[in-house]
Amino acid sequence: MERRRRVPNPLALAVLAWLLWEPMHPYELGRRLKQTGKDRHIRYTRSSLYMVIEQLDRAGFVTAQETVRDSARPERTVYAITEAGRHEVHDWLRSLLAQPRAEYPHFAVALSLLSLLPPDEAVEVLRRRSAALAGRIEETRTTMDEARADGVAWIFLVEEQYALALLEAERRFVTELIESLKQPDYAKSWQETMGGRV
Amino acid sequence: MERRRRVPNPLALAVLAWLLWEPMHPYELGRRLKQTGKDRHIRYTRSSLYMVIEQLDRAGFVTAQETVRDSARPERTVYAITEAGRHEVHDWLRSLLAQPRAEYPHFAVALSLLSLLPPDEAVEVLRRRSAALAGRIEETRTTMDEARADGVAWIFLVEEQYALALLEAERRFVTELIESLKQPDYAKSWQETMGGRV
DNA sequence: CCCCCTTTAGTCAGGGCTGACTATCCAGCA
DNA sequence: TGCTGGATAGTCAGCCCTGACTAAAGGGGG
Repeated sequence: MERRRRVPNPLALAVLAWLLWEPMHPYELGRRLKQTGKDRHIRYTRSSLYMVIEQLDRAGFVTAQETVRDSARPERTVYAITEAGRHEVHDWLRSLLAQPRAEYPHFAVALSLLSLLPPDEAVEVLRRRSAALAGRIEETRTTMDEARADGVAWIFLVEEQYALALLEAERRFVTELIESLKQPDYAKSWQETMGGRV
Repeated sequence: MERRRRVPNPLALAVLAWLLWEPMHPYELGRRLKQTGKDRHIRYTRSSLYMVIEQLDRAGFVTAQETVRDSARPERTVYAITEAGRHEVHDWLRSLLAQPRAEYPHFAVALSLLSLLPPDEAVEVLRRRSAALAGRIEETRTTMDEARADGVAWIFLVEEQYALALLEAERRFVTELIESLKQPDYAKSWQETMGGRV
């Protein structure tokens, strides 16, 4: 199927995408990532940025173009995307969009162990989650509204829209789950099977 | 807030949970993980299992109980959970359930770069995704039905139910997105802004 | 003119994770 | 008896990633 990428870190895709626009030095890349809020959906730290660029260089997807030293700042290497890099962006993007891949949300692991908690405790923590989710949903909505008010086109907000859809689905799921856990039969059967164990 | 765990890998939580039941050697743990299908929501390989158990040992959450050598097999170390380990399971589980944490689905990254693809190409790959999602949904439903037919209680299928909820939400999102991309205005504005660039 | 805080820019040690490898036992078959 | 394939069980080199650190420039207050 999908051969493994030479530089699998998603941050690399974002870097390549920016370099499609114009050559840049690492710090500038980092700044744009933050500024445009694209770092909200990518695990980004400055150190991993440098690492990833090094990897991209080794893989031949970018090349060091020149080393600028304006006045006295530490020297900054400007990187440009290569032809192989352009190809990689396109190919990677297509494959990410076309094939859903197994991701491993922490919540799923926790759910698979839900039976370890006494029913009332489970209900309590899930209520807290539900409230937190409501907060996230609010935040996301606000971010989107603000962006739209600034004239940002919908296509550049599509990842927020997706995040929102997932958050809302999770919220609905949690609400229903809480209801199921509150049924007296559940408390009863939990007592019977787990009562002494935990 | 949430202090970082001594052994942050979710596989560690699953290991501790099984050891709550009874002491076991690593290979046995791995077998049960696979058998019960719990490995579907955890990144599991044998090597990481050994690594994680080593880490749990260093952290004091498990202890090597005895080294069995039946007949001629390579010796197997049986591990038992400690009091600190019990506490860790409980605390970690509560915190995973109560606090949604930022996860970084690859699809979100790809979506944030969707504007790089010509509209018809975007539609094509998203249609493929939609079909793949339908397949996953089918699979998950079948797994759940089979388990229920075997008499498995709903509480032990709750993580599948969650996976299903997310898959369905994603599918709905993708369907709507395809519709938006098919609007003639989008093709037009894409031509205008990106036309020459890509 | 000195001090201190913030911003800019980058490095690196240390530990985590994975793919690839090793080694033994047993069953079946020729 | 000897060979082969599969299940059992574990190890390890090497890359990847992160948190913590370094360091210089600019700016503003005193």
